[in-house]
Amino acid sequence: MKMRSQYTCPLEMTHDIIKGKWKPLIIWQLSKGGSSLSALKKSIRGISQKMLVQHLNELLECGVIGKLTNDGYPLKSEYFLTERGKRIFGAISIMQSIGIEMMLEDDREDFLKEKGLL
Amino acid sequence: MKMRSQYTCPLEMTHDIIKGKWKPLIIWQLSKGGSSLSALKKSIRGISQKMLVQHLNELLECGVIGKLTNDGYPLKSEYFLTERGKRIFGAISIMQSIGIEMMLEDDREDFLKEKGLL
DNA sequence: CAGCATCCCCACTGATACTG
DNA sequence: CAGTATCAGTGGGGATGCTG
Repeated sequence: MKMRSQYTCPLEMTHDIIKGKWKPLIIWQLSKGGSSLSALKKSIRGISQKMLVQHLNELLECGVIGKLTNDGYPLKSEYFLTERGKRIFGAISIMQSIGIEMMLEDDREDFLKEKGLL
Repeated sequence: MKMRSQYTCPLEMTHDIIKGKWKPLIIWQLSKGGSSLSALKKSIRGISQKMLVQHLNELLECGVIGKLTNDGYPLKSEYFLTERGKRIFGAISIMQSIGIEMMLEDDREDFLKEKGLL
């Protein structure tokens, strides 16, 4: 993942961390509790395993998530949010509520347009 | 700008809107008050005029910012945050504070490493 | 001052197949 | 189950120059 070599503003750092297409969803899922790779894959519709693993590794590098591995059989791994990750989830959570508001507004606009009122 | 054709989660909508490299910074600047193109260009270090105009247009399309134009001379335009934009600024603002915390933590780590304590 | 038109590169994404 | 390897498409980002 390409990060800026230097930051003009702290804001850019947070933005770089969550800018991947699937990162907010991964963080969202992990906020519900630790999860295995396969469980995450099932819960995030449309993500390929490669992209999931790649984004997980990037989040690991940034200290947003942590990982526990059981080397024996059955193979088992668990990803979870770190404290930093939980703080970032605060921002993600707000993005979620803004998204909900926007969808409601857009639906309302569509409804009015349908009725020829807009 | 490439948006998802459909959203599994409202979160993705907000994420798509602010995912551009310069969008958080533009919103950050506009939160201080309406601004002209050239003023924005000056206040955002490293942005090219093309990228600035492009991102502004995308934000206009999403209803995050608005624009006032004066066609006469001297040429003058003013961009500003809409209500939706102000709500999104709420999320941006949190990203900023998280960024500050992360930079402080990282600096602290670097400091400890320098001293051979980590 | 405000903004468009071109050309180019590479990072992000993704499909698919393989390994321990 | 939990990954790695390979190959390919595309669009986001940037440099530069032109227009009203």
